[in-house]
Amino acid sequence: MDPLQGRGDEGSLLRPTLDRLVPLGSSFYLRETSEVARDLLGRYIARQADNRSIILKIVETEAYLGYSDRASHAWKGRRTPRVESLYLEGGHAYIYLIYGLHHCLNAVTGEAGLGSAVLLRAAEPVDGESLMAQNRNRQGDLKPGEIAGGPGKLCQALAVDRGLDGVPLQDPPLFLSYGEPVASDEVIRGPRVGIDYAGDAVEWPLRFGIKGNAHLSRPFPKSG
DNA sequence: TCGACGATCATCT
DNA sequence: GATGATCGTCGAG
Repeated sequence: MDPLQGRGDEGSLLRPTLDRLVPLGSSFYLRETSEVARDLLGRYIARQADNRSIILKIVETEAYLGYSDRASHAWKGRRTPRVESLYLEGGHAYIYLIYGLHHCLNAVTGEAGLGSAVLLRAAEPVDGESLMAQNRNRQGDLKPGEIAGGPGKLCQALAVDRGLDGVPLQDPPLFLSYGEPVASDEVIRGPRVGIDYAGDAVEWPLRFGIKGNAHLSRPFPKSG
């Protein structure tokens, strides 16, 4: 099976269910980080907990390149207990707490020790909406983006926290799978969000999104 | 030991 | 558009 193309039958999955999803293999993650970030668009995030399942489609990502990237937690090889899992081999989860309030979910990329990863910023609910709403402490009619339109919201909807830091993303209870391929003319790029401190890296176009998707965390700048 | 800050979000005006 | 919430983490001392 071509890791980039999947089995070719994804389009026939009208209503994807957890047991029918095929996890992305480790070779998917062992590539250049911005490539992985772009290719994660349209893939599914699957979560299993308490015999219930949640599925979302990834619509927005950001690449963090590691050593050379001032916005990365691995800038200059910085190594502390918090970021240990960021240095695992590609295909593992790196989860951290931000602003003392919110969790952020990353997929580690590249070989072990590099410290590069892709932040999952926004996703579109596919299955398990009521459980996600419950996890988010919301009820009633929810607007697009209110469930998982942002990295903190996404983690809350998935019930993901530091307890899952470092787990492999290829098996339940949390994995990424083949999904709905996104054509290149449907991809928009732009500078990353919330890294004003990062010097030159501020402008690097390492944020990727599905053009026009209603579940993006916030608009992309024009020219993108 | 302490001070500053952050890959955010909800709730205001 | 602006602001407060809230606390783990890290570097400085």
